Amino acid sequence: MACMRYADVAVDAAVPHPTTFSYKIPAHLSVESGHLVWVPFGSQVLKGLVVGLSPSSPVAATRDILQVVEPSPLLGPVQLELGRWLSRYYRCVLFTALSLFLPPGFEAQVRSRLKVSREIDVDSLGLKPGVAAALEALATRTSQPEREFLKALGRSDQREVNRLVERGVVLRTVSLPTPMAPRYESFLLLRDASPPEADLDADLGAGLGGRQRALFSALQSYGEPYPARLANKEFGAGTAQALFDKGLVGMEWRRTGPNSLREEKAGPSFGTPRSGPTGLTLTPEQGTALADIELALDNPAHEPRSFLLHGVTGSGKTEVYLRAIDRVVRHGKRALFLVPEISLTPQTLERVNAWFPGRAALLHSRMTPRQQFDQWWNVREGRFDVVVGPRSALFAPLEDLGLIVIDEEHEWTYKQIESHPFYHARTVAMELSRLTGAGVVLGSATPDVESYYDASRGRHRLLTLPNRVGPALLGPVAGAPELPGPGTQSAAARMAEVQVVDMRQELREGNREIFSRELATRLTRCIDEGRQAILFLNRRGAAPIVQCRDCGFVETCRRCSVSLTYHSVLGRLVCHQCYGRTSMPRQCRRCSGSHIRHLGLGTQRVVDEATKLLPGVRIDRLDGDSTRSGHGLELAMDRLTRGETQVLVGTQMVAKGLDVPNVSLVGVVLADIGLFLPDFRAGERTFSLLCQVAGRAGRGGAPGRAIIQTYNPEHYAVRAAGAQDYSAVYPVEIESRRQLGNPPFNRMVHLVFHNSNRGSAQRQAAQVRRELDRRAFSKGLTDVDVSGPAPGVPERVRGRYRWRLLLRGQDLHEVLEGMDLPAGCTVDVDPVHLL
DNA sequence: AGCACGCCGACT
DNA sequence: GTCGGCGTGCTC
Repeated sequence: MACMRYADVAVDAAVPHPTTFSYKIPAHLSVESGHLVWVPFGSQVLKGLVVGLSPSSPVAATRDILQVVEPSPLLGPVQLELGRWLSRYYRCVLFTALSLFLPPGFEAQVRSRLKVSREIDVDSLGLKPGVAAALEALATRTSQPEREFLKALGRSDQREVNRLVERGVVLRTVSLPTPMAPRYESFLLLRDASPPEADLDADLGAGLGGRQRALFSALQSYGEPYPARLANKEFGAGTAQALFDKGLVGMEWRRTGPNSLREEKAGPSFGTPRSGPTGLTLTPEQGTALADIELALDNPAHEPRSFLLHGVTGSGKTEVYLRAIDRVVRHGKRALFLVPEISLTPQTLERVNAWFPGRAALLHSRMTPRQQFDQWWNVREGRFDVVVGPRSALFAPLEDLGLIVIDEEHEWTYKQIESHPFYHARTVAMELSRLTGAGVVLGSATPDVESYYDASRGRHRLLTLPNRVGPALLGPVAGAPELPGPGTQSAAARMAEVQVVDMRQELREGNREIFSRELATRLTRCIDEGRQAILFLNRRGAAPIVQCRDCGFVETCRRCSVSLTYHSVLGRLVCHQCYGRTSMPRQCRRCSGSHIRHLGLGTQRVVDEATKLLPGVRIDRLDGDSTRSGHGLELAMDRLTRGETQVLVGTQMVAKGLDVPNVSLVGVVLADIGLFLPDFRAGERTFSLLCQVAGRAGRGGAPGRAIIQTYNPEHYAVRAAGAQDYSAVYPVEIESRRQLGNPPFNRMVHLVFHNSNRGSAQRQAAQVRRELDRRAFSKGLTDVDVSGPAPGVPERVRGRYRWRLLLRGQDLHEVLEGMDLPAGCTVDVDPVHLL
């Protein structure tokens, strides 16, 4: 390798997405692919990831790599390959894609400090007053971080600072920060040569003090390396050292940090964890599903390597996952278990942990950076067989990957929407499977229509669990971390009864309240019986939809079948898919009624109405506003679990995590809000959400009831949800996708142009659109359809205007290839949210 | 992202 | 005449 004198480096800068830069490896550094390095880039010093080595450089002049950030390569060949794929597929800067794989704690930027170079006469330099003042302040101290000085300048004028540096008035010193380093701790361990406890007296007689004896027996019974810190605390300082000096025990330095999932949740504990495999008999369906998966796991050439496990709530999907993971682990491989949201899936975590005690690692964004960092290294050192986490767990440094499980695969949290790359965990998992040969199991009670379509086309093997299993197979009672006692009626043995209430009828019969008479009656009775209720309000993406209250009709786009939203600036209705506009109707197109209202309702309003209906009852509220800060979700869940809350009013979150046995009634205040989101996936989403919400009721022994209020009881998604029947929704949904040319029959790419200037954002979008049309035409791609530019909803977010383009077609990557987009343009490939 | 280069409006 | 606005293009 001596001839590899140049490194191909992906640099942490906003360069065109596939670009790498060639740097010379100085003789004193040892650099490999996957190393994180500091490199000079223009006038700055940036982080870069080495993606390849080469004996020569493609460019004449190269600069030297300055330093290796971490002595071992942080990325392996699979990661580099997957990162390259991510950058290509999601069109993001290569470094950004690769940085997904970096452990937390490596975000630090170069630190630069300034100081005044010599005795200076500030007044004589002819500076602007603000600069002069900042400089005076700088002169009074030894040095100051550049950022701070920049702030003191007022306008954050970097050029001003550089000018001062060039003139020699101030000196800049740059230091490369040391990244977070692993922490070590010493442990005591029994050695093979350590005598059995019984022989202690004989061997050493009086040589051993009482405290040393006690520590030694503690060690014997502990069974694994014992932290010396703990030994010294419990048995007195020096006890550990004394045992070591006598040669009775070994001592070893080990990296410390949060370890297994169990320790993470409960803190280190010395008890024996609850037993692993449940040893239960599978139902025939579970058995068949598992056998199919194992067939693929045992034979690397088996195709397809991915499975869609479609099983109703309580059909025992988790048991199948766990056994498949077990199989993989027995073959010496490792598994990833993805969950949509850690804090909403405590029961799943508990079961993984029970099966693989001490061998399952939890990756959680709520852990401190230090804990995340340590956990990353634990995983990398191969200390775990199973890694459980949200979508980002895909990037854990797991070797010998044999299986990826994606639980609740239809959940939209699997799509990253906050920052580039806007990846979907399912898509990435499939690519990772292609690279490593790992199997993939996607599981859901209400599969994503696109996954189901893929399965129907043979891309995944479809496995079905049509029946619920008996209580015994469900494992620990959800919501209660303890063991289910004998005879405990387990979670959701029975499905809740679902009832759809027609709100048009209520209106006709003179009830103008937000609660139907049925819901009001049931709610009162539920509380009287000492049970709890949840009122669910689907409010996500609250778009200004208008609906006829007489017949429930919502105006939709003729081209796209997407609900139209009211744009107050234009005073017209706009389609958010094709951006077509129509005037706001004065009367309903279907029934000629004139009760056309905005479709919208806040949780507070529901709380108020519930308070009126149930005076003196303790009502709690749980929505985005009340949980944005901190642990609001957990607190609200706790209050409900303890019975402090009698009625919980909430949005999305109440549909997912809550698992309280005493909740016997769930009311969906207005299903229409979700149904008519201006998104072609609205029907599918509402169905799956309503099914989940219904599943919240009656998880204890008592039969549960769910009441869905709607102005559109005949809508296919509502009817299917009422019957809890996926097969009633999929055919309708897929046919509509086919007719409208939506995914999975076409791909989509969403371009959003952000700019503080409204005109610029719009102009950029229009320019790019012209360029796209031109390219599609010249490449002969006749099926590419570009719509827009159209303003975002809302048009301005945090002072930045947003204008958008939506691309649809088969080969959108080809149209976009090699195109440079203006800065501030985000590219969302396979978008999940279109507002 | 930074930063330079470069080409047009309002100031000493 | 310059200072400085931000459009365009480059950074190994």
